[in-house]
Amino acid sequence: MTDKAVVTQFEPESRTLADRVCEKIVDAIVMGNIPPGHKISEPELARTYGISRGPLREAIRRLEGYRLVERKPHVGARVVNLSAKELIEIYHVREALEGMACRLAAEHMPQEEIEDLRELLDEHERNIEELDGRSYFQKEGDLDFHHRIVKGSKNEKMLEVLGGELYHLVRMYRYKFSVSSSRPKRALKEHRQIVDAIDSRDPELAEMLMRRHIGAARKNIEGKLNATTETKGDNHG
Amino acid sequence: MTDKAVVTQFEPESRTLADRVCEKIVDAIVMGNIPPGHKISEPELARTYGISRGPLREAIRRLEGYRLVERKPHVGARVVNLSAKELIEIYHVREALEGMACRLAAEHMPQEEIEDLRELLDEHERNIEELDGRSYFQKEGDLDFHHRIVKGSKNEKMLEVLGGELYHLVRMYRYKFSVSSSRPKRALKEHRQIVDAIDSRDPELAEMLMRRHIGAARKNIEGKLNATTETKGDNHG
DNA sequence: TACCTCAAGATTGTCGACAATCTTCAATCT
DNA sequence: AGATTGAAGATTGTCGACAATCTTGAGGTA
Repeated sequence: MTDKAVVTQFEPESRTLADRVCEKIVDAIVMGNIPPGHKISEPELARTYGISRGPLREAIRRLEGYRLVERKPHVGARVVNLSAKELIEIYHVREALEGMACRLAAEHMPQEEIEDLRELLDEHERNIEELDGRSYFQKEGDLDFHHRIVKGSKNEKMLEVLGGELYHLVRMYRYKFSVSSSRPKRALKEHRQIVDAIDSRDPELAEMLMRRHIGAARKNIEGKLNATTETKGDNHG
Repeated sequence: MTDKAVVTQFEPESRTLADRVCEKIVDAIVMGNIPPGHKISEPELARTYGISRGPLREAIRRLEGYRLVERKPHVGARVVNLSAKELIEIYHVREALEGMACRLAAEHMPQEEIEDLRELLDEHERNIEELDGRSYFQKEGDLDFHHRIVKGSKNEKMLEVLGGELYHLVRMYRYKFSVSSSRPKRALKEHRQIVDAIDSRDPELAEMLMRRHIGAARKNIEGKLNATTETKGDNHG
C-alpha cells in the first residue's frame, strides 16, 4: 500500500493537462484562494498555470458542471456566491439522498466494509478525546464517513450525483462558514447508531437515523446562520 | 410573445455555438440516432454540424456532465450503454429526491401552481380517455407533472440535480425501453392523491405518496425487465 | 501456425491567432 | 452638471495547425 492519502483517479500523469489544472482550480476555489464572486479571467489563469486557453476552457466547463462557477455567454465565468438559502437547500438534498443511500447500504453493504466503518468511528473517537472536542479532522472525517455510506449503497448513480455535483460545494461551504459539527460527541453517537442499524440490516431505521442526523445538522446551521447574519453579513449579488 | 413552445434558456441566438450543437447532439443521443456504445468521433461530428473542433469539444464535455457519454483520456468518448441495473439505480435516486421535493412542495408550493397542476391532470385524464390508455403523450405529460412538483419545492439545487444530471438519462431510457406507464389510469389516480396531499399541506403524506408512486413504477419496470431479459438480451460491455 | 515487433494511419490533446462581443471611459449634447 | 453616444481596449468565441498518443495492420521469428 502506498503513502498517498486520497487517490480519486488513476495514475497522476496519465490524466490530461486540463484535468490536473481543473483540480488545482477546484482546490483554489474551495479553500477561498479565489474568492466568491471573483471573475474567472481566461488569459490570467492561463498565464498563472502556464497553459494555453484551450485546456483551461475545458477545465472551466467542468467547474461549471461542479456548480462552482457560473458562466454567461460572451461575458465570462464567476465563482459562485454562496448564500445561506442554497446551503439549506443542499442539506435538504443530502437528507433525501443520503437517507436513501443509508437504506440501500443496510441492504447491500458487505460485512467487511461495516467493520471498517466501525474502526473509522473508533479512530474518530480517539481524535475527539485527544483534541477535547475541538477536532479539526472531524470535518474531513465526517465527510469520509458519509462517503463510505454512499459507497456502501452500491448505487453508482447516487455516488455520481453526491460526488460530482454536491461534494465540492459542501467542502466549499465548510471552508467558508467553518461548519464543523459543533457537537462532535453527539455526532459520533449518531454515527454509531447509524452503523448499528446498517449492521442490523434494518433499512427503514437506517434511513430514518441518517435523515435525522443530517436534519439536525441543518437545523444547527440554520441557528448559526441566524445568529451571525447581522454580524458578518451576507454577500448576495 | 413568441410562438416558441419550449424556451429553456434566454434568447435563441444569444447562446453560443457550442450550446446549440450540444443540444442537437443531446437529442440525437436521447432519440437513439446515435446508438449506445457508439464512438464519438470529433472530426466526424465537426464535419456533420459544420463547426470546428473547439466548440465541439466543449459540447462533448457538457455531454459528459449530463452522463450521456463517457470519456477516456487519449481514447475518446462513447455513448453510454444503458444497463438495467443503472435504470433501477436512477429510480432509487428519483424516489429519494422527488419524495423530498414533494414534501417541500407541500410546504412551499403556491396555491396558484397547485390549481395549474390540477388542470394539467384534468388534461391528462381527457388524453387517457380519448386514446383509451394507449396514451403516447402520457410519457411527456408524466415528466411534466414530476417537473412541476420539483419546481414547486422552491429548491433550486434539487431542480439542478434532477434537471441537469438525471433528466436526459430518464428521457433516454424512455425512448429505448418505451417505458411509459403501462397503467395510465392507476398513475393518474396516484398523481391526484399526491396533489391532494400537497393541497392539504401535509408534507409527510405527500412525500410518502410520491415515494410509493415512483417505487411502484420501479417495481413495474423490474418486472418488465426480468420478463424481457432473455428475449431481447442486454448489451453490457 | 501463432505470437511478438514495429511502423503507418488516425485520433486526441495542445497551441497560437483572428473575429465577434462586451466593458469602460472620455467627449459631446441637453 | 448629468446623461448619452461613440470609440478604444480587453475578453470571449472560433478556427486551423502541430505534437503526443492510441489503434491497426503487416511482417518477421519461434
